Amino acid sequence: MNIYDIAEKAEVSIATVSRILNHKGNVSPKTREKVLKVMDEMGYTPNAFARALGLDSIKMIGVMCSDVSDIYYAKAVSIIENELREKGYDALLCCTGTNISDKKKAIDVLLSKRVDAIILIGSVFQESTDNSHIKKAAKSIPVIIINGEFKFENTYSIMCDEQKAMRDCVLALSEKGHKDILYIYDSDSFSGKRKIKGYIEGMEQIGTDNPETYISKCNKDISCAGTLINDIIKSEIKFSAIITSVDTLAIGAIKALTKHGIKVPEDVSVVGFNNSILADFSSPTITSIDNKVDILSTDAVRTLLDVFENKSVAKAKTIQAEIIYRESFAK
Amino acid sequence: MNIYDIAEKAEVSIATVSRILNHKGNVSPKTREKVLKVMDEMGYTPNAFARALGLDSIKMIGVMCSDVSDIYYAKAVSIIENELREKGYDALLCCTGTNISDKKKAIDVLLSKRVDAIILIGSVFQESTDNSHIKKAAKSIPVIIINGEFKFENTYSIMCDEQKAMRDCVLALSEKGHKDILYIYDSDSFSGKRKIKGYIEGMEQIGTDNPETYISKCNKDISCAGTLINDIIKSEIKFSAIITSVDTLAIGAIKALTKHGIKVPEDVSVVGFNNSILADFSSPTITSIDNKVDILSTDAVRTLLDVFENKSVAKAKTIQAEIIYRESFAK
DNA sequence: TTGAAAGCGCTACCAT
DNA sequence: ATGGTAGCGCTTTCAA
Repeated sequence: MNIYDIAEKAEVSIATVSRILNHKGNVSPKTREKVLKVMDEMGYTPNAFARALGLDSIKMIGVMCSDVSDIYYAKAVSIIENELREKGYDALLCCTGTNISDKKKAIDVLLSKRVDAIILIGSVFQESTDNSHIKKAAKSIPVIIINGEFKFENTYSIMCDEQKAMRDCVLALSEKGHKDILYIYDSDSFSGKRKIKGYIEGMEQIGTDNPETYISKCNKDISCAGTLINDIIKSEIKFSAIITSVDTLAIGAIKALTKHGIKVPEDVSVVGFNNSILADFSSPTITSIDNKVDILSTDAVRTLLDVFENKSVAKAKTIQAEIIYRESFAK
Repeated sequence: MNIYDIAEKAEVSIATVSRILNHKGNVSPKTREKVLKVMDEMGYTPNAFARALGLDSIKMIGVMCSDVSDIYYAKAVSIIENELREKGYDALLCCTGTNISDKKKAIDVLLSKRVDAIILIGSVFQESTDNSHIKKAAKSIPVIIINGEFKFENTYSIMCDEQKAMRDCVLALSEKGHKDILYIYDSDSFSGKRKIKGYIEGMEQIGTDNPETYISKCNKDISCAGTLINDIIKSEIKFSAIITSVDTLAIGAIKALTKHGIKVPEDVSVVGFNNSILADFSSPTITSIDNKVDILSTDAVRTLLDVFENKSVAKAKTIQAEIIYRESFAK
């Protein structure tokens, strides 16, 4: 069923039907009523892509993340989707994984679907070498990245200063007398590297000689943090605090420590990252660095809308993180 | 830039360009090369909705859930999105909340965007009274619901027998000597009601007189389960086991019990629901009823594709849950 | 206030 | 193997 069917039934032209559909003026109340009634009776729904073909906008934003089943990305997607919907936009979701060819493919799909913009969630979308696909996309539509930064025309970034956050965290631990602070991390992404950098800065600031020796890598798997901690304990490396790059690792670490009879926070303090719901679910609850996904996400959408309205918009924006204190490391 | 620009530059007709785009035969290797080169040089991306206008399919599926930030829905969305992408479909995500008018609005949006089908995740989309919007949608496209069931033409359902799962769980606890089994739940949705039904059946089967008195309602908030447990302990109601309708409640319950010096599982056994990652994160780890979102989600997509291909498809399908044993209730 | 018709980019059918 | 063209459903401009 289309606009022609409605026009015929209502005995008007398609132009009139279109006017009514788009709430334009110049239609008498009588005909409006008549047409609306027919639409209702026939259960008519306008065809968005026929419309989009002429208008070249379908009110749809491509939202990319590596994996929505990850609690952190899920939160970002949720906020972005809600914010967009409120403004009359839909979210076309692309979960790409971390493989670059899949990411490029996803960009092409979004481009062919003629989305009005693309929001990239997470620094995994900042490639260290080839960002040509981003540049290509930005030629036709604005591209916004959360926790990354592109130097292209028509790209925008909104990030959290995780480097400073990490440094501050080390200092906060140091103030409470901690010197031997382990860092366990899971990813070498753009964001991952900045966290490490902040950690090293902090450790150097408190006078540690070889901060690198305190760093270990893990995958996000909870058991991995456990085995890692086991190894460290066996190796008799001294430590009184642990920082992790995500809350899940903190949970794994705490579990392992507890099994060895090491008490958190009495014997060892633990600080996680992301301030996810997991921090509250753990026993003890986890002190965690909040990198403010909610603000980042909300702001990304807001920035986008400003770009649509041709308002002047900062190309890059940085906000501050905050340590949320819980049981695993008291203030 | 469009197919005409490409045709002009490559000095062929648009028909030829279209053929190449769609991998149809009858194009000489030479011209194909030539045209592909032009496309590449100009960074051409075909316009999906112009194409959709003729084909009446934009290879896009509406995926609805009440809230992707919920770990359970996030997992379902993740699986569905991946499965769809693999088959060349995109997912248009709608997080509607539980308000019926918002759900109806979302359906209208999806309909106007002419998605090829709609997948509803969760029994929150099964209204107890008015499902007219579902019926309307199913008139033009297939509608699939996970954990619900509609009786309309062109609707399909795939669900987990949570009622039986709950009954079996009560019986399993009973076999280990538990008689006083509390049930704490969070939602009166279609699925929520079936869980309660199963619980009551189980309790009656093991000879409990007034199973209803063992049931308490909570919101999903972790602290709610805590205060509830506190109240129950104060009231001196006797119990040796707790079943909860979601894992989060189980975590809340365990925390509260632990604070009162009640040990899990030595003093009280606890069983959660969903078998989410939270079950592993908790201390002790939580025995949980796995209602197989992964299978449900995968199957939903598979069903859809079968419908698209006009294969004969079961209108309703039920799969069995499974109790995954962990520390909070040993086998 | 209303209607007629062009044009949006593409596919598919019919010719050549 | 290639080209011409109608038609998909809608918006918008121009006329009436």
